[in-house]
Amino acid sequence: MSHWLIKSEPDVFSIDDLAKVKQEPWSGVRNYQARNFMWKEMREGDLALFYHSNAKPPGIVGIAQVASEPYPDPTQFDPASEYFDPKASEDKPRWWLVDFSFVGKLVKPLSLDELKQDPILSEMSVCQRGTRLSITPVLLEHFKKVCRLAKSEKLINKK
DNA sequence: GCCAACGTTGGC
DNA sequence: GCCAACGTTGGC
Repeated sequence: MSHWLIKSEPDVFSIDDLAKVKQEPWSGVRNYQARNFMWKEMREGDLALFYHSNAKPPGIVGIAQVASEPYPDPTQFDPASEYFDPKASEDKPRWWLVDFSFVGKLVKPLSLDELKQDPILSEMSVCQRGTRLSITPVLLEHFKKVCRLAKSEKLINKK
């Protein structure tokens, strides 16, 4: 099992939105590295830290779970979509995604500032300067520590 | 294949 | 709103 961190702007799609809809196709990712993580490396059941970017403050606010196998992002075929890609075809999709389901909100969200001040968690790629990647792998060690600091006991025991 | 120009991300 | 970092595009 792998662990991940996924970024989302709360103005666009927040952890509360995910809680409401229960499950969401992670459409609109247009970065090859992020796509490859979803396409090649994610497996149903993997857990992800849900991170709010462009938020006040930015930080980790919840947990989500990979809830589907990878499949082509339908928005790439839709001329009306802002994510339409004229170079993609149904025969040769360029963009792939997975669904994420809601697992829980953190009792105590962890701001980016707090992450950076932690000697262990500051190793996470989201803390490195200039890291814009919207999907990154997370070490089990880091995932567990986030759960512990965020008082998500259930998540720790679950594993 | 190089690289300048341009666009995007996202913290601050 | 600013701007550093970094990805993509396209002329050559």
